[in-house]
Amino acid sequence: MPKARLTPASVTEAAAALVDEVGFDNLSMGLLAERLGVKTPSLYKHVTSQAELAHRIAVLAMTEAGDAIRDAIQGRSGSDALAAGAQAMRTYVREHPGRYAAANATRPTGPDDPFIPASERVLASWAAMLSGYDLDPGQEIHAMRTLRSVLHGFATLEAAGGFQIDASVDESFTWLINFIDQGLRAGAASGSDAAR
Amino acid sequence: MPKARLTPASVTEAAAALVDEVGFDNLSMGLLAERLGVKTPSLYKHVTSQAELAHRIAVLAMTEAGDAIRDAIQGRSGSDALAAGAQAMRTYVREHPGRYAAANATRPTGPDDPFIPASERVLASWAAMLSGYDLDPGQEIHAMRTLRSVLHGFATLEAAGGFQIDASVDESFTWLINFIDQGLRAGAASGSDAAR
DNA sequence: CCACTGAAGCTAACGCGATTAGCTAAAGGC
DNA sequence: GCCTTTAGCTAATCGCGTTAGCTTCAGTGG
Repeated sequence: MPKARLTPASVTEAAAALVDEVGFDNLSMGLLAERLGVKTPSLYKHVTSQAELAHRIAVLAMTEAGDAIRDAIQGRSGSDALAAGAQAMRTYVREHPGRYAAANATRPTGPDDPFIPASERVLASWAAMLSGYDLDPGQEIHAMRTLRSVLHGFATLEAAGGFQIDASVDESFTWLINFIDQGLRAGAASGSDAAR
Repeated sequence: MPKARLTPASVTEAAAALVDEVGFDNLSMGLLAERLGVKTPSLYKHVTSQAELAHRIAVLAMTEAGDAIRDAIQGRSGSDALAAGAQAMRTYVREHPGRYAAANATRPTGPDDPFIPASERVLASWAAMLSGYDLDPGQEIHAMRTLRSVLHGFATLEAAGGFQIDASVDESFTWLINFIDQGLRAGAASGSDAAR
């Protein structure tokens, strides 16, 4: 008696919600099926495997995160853009830890994997944001990687409960943003000794 | 016909080596048993479960990383200590990606988990290193978290193949270290506007 | 030197979660 | 109002972690 009316998209969305609740490595086809009011094998009518499902979640996550960051940066520049973009990313990871974990666990499956453009949109936002600090062109890639490293590192450490005293984590994050901002402005254009 | 002469320690060591080769999520009891020339169930004479094995790998990793960082910092201070410590950590992760992944996947199992002191030793090294920059006491925790975030973020992104152009990753890392060093020295003592 | 105990391996078997095969019936097009 | 398509179901397979119970070697005390 078909009534659930599932689609690949709805299954993916439900899986993403589930994964945010129970954690990425606790995702199971049985649990997801239960949530959807369906028996486990029925899911295979919409998804070819659990691995593919995880990959779909990853693409969804990267797309959503990209949108959030882009929206946050909209209309801002320099320090404001950095602060807004970084906060947007951190917020996304806090609200969707499972999706973010899925995104980190995935590797592009091929040259036409939609995960690739989704990732590139995120990078493009960071690049746009960095353009607000007129850095020496040769340093842009390093600044980009440094930025990605701190944000990714902070978000994952926080998600993993790596910071003991919860109280001041917000404060640490704004400190971190400010630290990066100062560094980027100090190293701007001049190609100062930051390129030792 | 007992001849393999395994011990919990030797099994853990072999598992750590295996995990560095095949990746943390590809660890399986069967694969490990094969490497040790033993049948799968025999491993349970030395290890209670795969989860416990993973946890042992994590403790080993944290201990080894802690030693490497401590040794690198030995006898250095300020910028030199930062550069040496950071490089030691990055090198450890590059050489032992599976162990590092195990360490990240683990949570302390209780108050007397040896993982806790092992982690603390790492933090203590970072703290010692940071003491070389006389920061305002109130900022130390933020600086520590920022430092952990960049290093962890860079290492995991690199391990995950997150940086496209391999060529300049070394350069990016030294740039990153220098960036942090500059920021720490700029924000030292004064409690400058880095604490806005 | 020999019987004895205990640990280390082994084979057989279970359980759970992912996946596949094949059946059934509702839904939408003609 | 038929007919094809397809979502969902039940039954069964497979792989892998884990448990049970047997067997044999290693070392010890007599």
